[in-house]
Amino acid sequence: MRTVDKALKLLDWFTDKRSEIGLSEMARLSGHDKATVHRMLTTLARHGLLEQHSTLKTYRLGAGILRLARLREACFPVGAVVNPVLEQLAADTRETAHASLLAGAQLMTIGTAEATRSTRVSIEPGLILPFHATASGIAVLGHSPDSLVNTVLAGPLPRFTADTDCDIGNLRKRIAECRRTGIGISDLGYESDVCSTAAPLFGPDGWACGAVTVAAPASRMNADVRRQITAAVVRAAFEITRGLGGEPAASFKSATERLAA
Amino acid sequence: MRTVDKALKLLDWFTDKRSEIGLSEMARLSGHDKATVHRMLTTLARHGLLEQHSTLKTYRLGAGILRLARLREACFPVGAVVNPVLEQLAADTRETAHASLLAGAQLMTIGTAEATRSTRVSIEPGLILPFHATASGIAVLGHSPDSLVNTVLAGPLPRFTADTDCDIGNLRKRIAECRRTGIGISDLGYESDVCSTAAPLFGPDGWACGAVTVAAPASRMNADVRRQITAAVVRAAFEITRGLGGEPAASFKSATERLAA
DNA sequence: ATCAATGGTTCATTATTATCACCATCGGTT
DNA sequence: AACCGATGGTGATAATAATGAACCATTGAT
Repeated sequence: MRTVDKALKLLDWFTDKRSEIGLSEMARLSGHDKATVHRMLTTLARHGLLEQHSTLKTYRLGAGILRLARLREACFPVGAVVNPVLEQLAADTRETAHASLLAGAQLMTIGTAEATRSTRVSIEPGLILPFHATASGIAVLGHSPDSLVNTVLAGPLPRFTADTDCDIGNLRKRIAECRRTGIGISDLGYESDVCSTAAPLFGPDGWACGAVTVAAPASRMNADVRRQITAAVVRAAFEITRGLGGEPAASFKSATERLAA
Repeated sequence: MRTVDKALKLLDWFTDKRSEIGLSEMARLSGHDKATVHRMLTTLARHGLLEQHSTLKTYRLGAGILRLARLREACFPVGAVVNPVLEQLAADTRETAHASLLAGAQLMTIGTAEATRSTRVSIEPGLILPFHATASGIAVLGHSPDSLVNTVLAGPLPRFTADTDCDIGNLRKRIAECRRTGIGISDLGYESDVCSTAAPLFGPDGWACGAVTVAAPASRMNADVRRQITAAVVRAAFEITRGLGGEPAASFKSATERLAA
């Protein structure tokens, strides 16, 4: 299904910064021929995943996506579960909280609650999180089957900041550490001023299906704050996992026993 | 792009009633070979549009859809515009209100606000509305280019109730009528107990990009109620169109001048 | 134990898709 | 005004990808 792959990859070129893309631009971005891209774009538009601006002729994400999202939310209301907890978490920690779910082998941000303070971490909407460079990613990998860990570590591990950990050996150690402590930590690894603390969300099978994370400016982070945030994040993770009908792994339960109290 | 088409059509088999679909069932529904369907399902899952239940092996709509929806909402916040107006509309009319957007040549429900009364019309989440049988569809066609009208009338016009209007000549008359009055009406045409009143939403190009509709139980409908609902729906349509940065067609403005007051 | 489901995989056959060249249009420059 | 370099879009052929019958492994009911 390589053509479907190629077509769906086009969707990932849309970001909040680049929300409208023309035919030629998309051909350049994706590296495919203009004619090929045109066929793929019109096909995606026919199904409502994209729509074309009637005058500019540019393409953007379409209304069909909203339909599918509403349908999914009606069947599996994760937003209804996640968002209130995130709001509470952000209020408790006074820092920005976000949640992400595992989709395929990608970690997708599906909820955010920004802190109300004047300086705070801001999350780009719809961001796909790199496993190796984020607390969320480590938290998920620490509670995922080896197959996923190996898949991720076999892939590219791009550098985002001077502190990004791109070494496979190091990453394996940090994932093992996460298995022991339950939580995932990434300081300055994705954005140079951000310290993040994450706890895994679990599906019914006891494997991680996502993570909930608090991201704080590095200037405010210290051991005391870390402890408070960790406890709050763990509580939030248990609450969301319960709300989604998931089953926390035994190792996570025991590792965080004293924290969640 | 027939393969992409086929793959994306699989998404439309998911409804709130049938939210999890197995491989064989999907092969039966779609009429394709099991091997083909398997390849398409795994491809869709790889991109997060679907996800597979780890034990049941069934497929459901995936978290990637939520990501895309959040991204679209961040760039073009239609939900933020539509939902408050729908809530107000439902409160004003004491009946269920819903909004839909044109995506490709399909009309997709992207917002609902149910009435609070004990008997009320309930809207199936993520429903794709048939143009010929719904007030929303007529309202959109009445303010769309002939090309769309012809496309729709050339397609299948399935019967939903005894009162469904499936005659092309009749439908053309009703579309012309809608062009004159501005609003779309469909009584008992889609569900046998529901009377709907719709007004078009406009894009920046002056063509309809969707509709806002109030659906009431037939038992409560009469000329007086129709007048009140019509006025409220027209007001709501103007408000949403303005909020989306659209430009109402001159014909719609003049036709509804006295109503919107 | 058997039967009929299920999910999943393989490989030769077959149909689709990619590419290049091309056209029409737009906006700014010379 | 002619020109240039963009843009979006299209058609025919060469190259590639998708299809589907037969296959296996499991599961659950009879």
